[in-house]
Amino acid sequence: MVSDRGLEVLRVIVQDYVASREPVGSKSIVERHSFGVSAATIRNDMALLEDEELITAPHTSSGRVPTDKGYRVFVDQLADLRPLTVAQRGAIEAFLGQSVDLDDVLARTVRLLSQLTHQVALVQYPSLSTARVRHVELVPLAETRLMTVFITDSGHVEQRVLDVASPIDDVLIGELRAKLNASLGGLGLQDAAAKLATFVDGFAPERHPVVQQIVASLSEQVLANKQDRLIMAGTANLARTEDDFSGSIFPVLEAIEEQVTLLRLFGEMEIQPGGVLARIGRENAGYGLGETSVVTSGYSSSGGSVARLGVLGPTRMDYSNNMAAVRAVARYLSRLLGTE
Amino acid sequence: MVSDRGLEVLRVIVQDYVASREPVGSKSIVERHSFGVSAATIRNDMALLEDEELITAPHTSSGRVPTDKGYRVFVDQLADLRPLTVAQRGAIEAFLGQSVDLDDVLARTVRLLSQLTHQVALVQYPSLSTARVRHVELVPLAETRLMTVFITDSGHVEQRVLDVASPIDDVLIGELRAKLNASLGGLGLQDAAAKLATFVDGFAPERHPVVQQIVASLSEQVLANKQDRLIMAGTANLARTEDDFSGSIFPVLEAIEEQVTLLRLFGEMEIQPGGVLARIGRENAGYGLGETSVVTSGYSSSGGSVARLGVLGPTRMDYSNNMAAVRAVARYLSRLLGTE
DNA sequence: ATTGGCAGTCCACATGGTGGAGTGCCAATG
DNA sequence: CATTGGCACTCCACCATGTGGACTGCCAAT
Repeated sequence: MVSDRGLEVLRVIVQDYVASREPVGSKSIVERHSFGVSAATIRNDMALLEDEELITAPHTSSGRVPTDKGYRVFVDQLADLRPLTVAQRGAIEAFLGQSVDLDDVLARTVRLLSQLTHQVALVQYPSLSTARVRHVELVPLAETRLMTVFITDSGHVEQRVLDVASPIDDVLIGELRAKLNASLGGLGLQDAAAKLATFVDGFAPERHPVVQQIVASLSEQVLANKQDRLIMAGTANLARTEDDFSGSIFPVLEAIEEQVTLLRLFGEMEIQPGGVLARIGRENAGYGLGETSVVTSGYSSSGGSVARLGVLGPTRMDYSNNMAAVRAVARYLSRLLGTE
Repeated sequence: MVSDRGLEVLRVIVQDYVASREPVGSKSIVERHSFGVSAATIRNDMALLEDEELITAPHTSSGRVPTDKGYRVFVDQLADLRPLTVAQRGAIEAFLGQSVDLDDVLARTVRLLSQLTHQVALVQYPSLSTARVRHVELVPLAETRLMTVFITDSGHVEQRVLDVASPIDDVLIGELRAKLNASLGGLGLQDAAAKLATFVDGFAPERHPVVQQIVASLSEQVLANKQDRLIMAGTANLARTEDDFSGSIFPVLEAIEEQVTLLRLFGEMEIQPGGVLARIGRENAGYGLGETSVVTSGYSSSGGSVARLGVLGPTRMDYSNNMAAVRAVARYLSRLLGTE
């Protein structure tokens, strides 16, 4: 069984290895940390840690490196998430406080996160599954061309341009706009889509085709809306940490570009409000990301909807710092979006 | 002076080197191509090419590699831009034809381009400098909250949410909307901004503060609009071509993320309608991109405005293919956006 | 349980040797 | 005078070998 000191040893191995990128040996441990015991004792502890598969030795006679399991124990039991410094908090507020738009907030957030962690940062757009329709707007652009704008109470805006078969006049537009807002306002998205299906009934028969066309487009727009999007920043950090990826960073860059993969990965991570979660190394192997870790947290926006944000990097990353940063940013973002 | 055959030699050196990634020697040239002369003759030609600094030898006794200047001559005089295959053209049409939205068109374009060239693809949003106001829409969201939507004839849409100091009623909204559209419709952006400055005059004095606030925000929105944006795809290709960058791909990834750099670079490349342009290697040194080349072309959108699109990759790239692809995509995009 | 000592392992690095690809030069050739 | 075969030379890429050093594992002593 691994002793308390054994866990301490694991902690310093993780810390030193993350910092130095080199396998850490018993001697360097007693030199750099004051355990009050000899190197031989540390060696005994290390042998136990190796039995538990928490650390491993790349070669017969080299120092030890944490295994994925070792990182897991470190993250779950040993990492101390000390809050950010006052200066850092100040920077967050100053930086995010300026933003005016939802898009802007998220764009700033993701850049901030990548700077705080020196990793690739990811922010998911607020899920619209709990969002409600706030307003629908129809804007005539030309005789047979129309723009539909669709706004949710979470601040999300989606617009689309539509060519209709027959000319539409302002009266019809006005009528449509009024009816749409009256019947959809405040509804959840699925409900709104359902209601749209029978919407055409309230109009004069000769209007049916054009109304139907508009309604169908709007309905599609409402549902498509539920697809989540991801924004990211700091991909250059991948080049910096390149040596931590055995082969090439190609699969990582690929997964990043293929947002679907990351969204699915995000989706698998259960949301702990206020908490921060890490998926480590091979836990992501299914996505071709067996050498990367993902640290995420949930944040909530005014609609009550919850989305995720986080960072992605090599398994050998500074979990303490990154988890603290992710947690702080998520909290601040929730506060910012919640009061809106 | 370099003979015609000498130029042919340069051509095959560029082609073979790009294909094989290895310095090409006189012997392999006579083996792979039918020059009808001996290796010694090729060697003489190569000596001349080296005098002209079109090729260089990494080591005393190794094959030759094109210099930046060599690539330049290749691009200007030797590359044959054979049109894309019918299948490729078909793919372009099929892929881009589906899109419905300006954003969608550009997103598809950039992905397409990265797939055709296996490089990082870049598409600049259509410049709004020549765009005109098509419609302004005001959407009340709450008593003191309002969304302004701003649409140009190039299909660009910009929205912003605004908190106003005092409550606004539908009557005022209606009046504002009508007046805004009446006076701004069809105007260029600068003109619109200028007109907005004196817009408040037409309203009752007690309305001035709130109108002023809305107008100021709108004006800001109109001008901010002129900032160009860039979208990109295929960054994973950088990892694939990583070995072509001496040090790290870090500065490249960095420049890509720092869109400003690329926009400035784009801006320096003169636009030749229908033509395709290459900036090669050290010509981009000023941007920390001394080992990368950029191939661009201009495309025009309905507003008559012109923007750029292109690809970015290592100096050692397949210029023939990439220039042909960029040209074809640019032409198709112009056609697609022009008829809209 | 902890410790110092010690043999053993294995890597990282340097050294040295060899084959081969390629060049430059030159004299010979049509 | 361009072209050519031949030849000496250069230099890299590759392999083998050797050595120092950093660790470990084990054991007997405390």
